Amino acid sequence: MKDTIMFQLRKDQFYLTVDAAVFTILDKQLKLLLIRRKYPPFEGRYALPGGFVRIDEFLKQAVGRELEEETGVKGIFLQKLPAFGDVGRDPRGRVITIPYLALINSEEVRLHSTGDAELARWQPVYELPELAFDHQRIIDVALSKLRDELERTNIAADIMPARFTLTELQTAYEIILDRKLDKRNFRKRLRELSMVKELSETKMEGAHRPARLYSFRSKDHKGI
Amino acid sequence: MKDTIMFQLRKDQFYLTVDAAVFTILDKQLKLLLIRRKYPPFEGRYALPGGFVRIDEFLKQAVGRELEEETGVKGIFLQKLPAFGDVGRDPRGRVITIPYLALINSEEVRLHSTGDAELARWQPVYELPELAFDHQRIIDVALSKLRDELERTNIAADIMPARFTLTELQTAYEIILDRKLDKRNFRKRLRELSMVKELSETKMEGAHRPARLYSFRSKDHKGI
DNA sequence: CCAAAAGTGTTAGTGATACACCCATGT
DNA sequence: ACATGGGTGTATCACTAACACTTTTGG
Repeated sequence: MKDTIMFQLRKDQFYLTVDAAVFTILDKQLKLLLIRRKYPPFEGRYALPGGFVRIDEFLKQAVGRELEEETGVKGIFLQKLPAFGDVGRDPRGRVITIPYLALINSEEVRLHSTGDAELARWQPVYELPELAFDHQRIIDVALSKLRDELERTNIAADIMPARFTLTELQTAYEIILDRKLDKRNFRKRLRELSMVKELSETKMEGAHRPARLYSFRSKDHKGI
Repeated sequence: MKDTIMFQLRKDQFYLTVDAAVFTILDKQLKLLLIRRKYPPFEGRYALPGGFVRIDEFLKQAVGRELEEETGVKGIFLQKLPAFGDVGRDPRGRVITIPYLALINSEEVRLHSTGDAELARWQPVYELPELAFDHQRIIDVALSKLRDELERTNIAADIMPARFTLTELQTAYEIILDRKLDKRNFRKRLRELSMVKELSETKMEGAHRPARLYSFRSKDHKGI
């Protein structure tokens, strides 16, 4: 079981972990995937999902694997963040972590909270409990990277369902950036960047004009 | 001697290195500090200066130490870049490197090329030989980060002498960005950002009007 | 007085922001 | 017919880019 390695680390060598800062939007809030630690150190505290990289494993593979173990989701875009490697950041030994940023559409996830697995939960980003290790700092970096990417790339594709209305997309932007956007300017910009394509279907729901559905032209992560 | 550790690495553990992509301007060219490897692997090839992190050493300390060993310079600003950790990037074992970006004024450096030390040289960035490891990729990342920072921060302070003319500063920008800039726009922008302060002295040299000298207001690295 | 680099403002264009009304539907 | 969210264009402002001549010195 994967935590075995964690009980006793040698003091004379480096260990490498990956952590994933996975954001989603749920209940109109920006949320972050956290797991509750079942073992020391920081037993009982919340932490980013992640774990030790295997000696013959690529970093991205390792995050992908950890993430799949926690969420059942694979194949999502992962963006490398600067390493955290201060002496003392892990009381067990010298552990360097490579954090990754990811976005995910919460509809596509079933969190595993069965049996022995650590309890995984979506936590509102602005109401985080005290976290294990230096994970709060990692999250700060991840969030500002996320906002940065959101304005420069099509990363939003990862957080949206396959088909969505422009209002839904704008709401996602607003939730992530934590500020209101102008509807006409938002749509004009989308047109100029031609990031999304109009579908023929509409979404009929509620007592009002049906909304046109759109999809991203490409889910490949790319700049504007 | 520092290479001792490198001869035989264990295959079942991680090793951590830091590498420094140190840029300077010399002979009107953007140059990069490279060392020639005296030992395998990649014996005889050029590589970024760097080395193994000690188990109780902070990453930044480690780069600082390596850099001081190579160049005699300390206390310069170092910016962390994304880690490189692919399996197989070092034939000796699983070595993860944290690269750092730095700029330095070549006037302040005396390269050590004495005795046992590896030969350190300034190499023009656009005419690099084939490099060891994945260092060419690291350099590509470092260079684009450098250009990015140059337009958003006062990082240029690190590459300039204490006192300089605005033409010299503009030339440095042009060399790094590899494109011409407009003199009046450049100066207007400097004024708006108030990044530099005017000194009372002038630089009298050559058969033309003397140029006013300037210095950076702060060498602290900060955004605009 | 000529050569050489220093120094200095204005205009046009482009992108960002602010803003208000009509439309299609369900009840 | 009214309530609800969907959908659309224009005017202003701010920032960026383009551009040419005068100044001061040494030779």
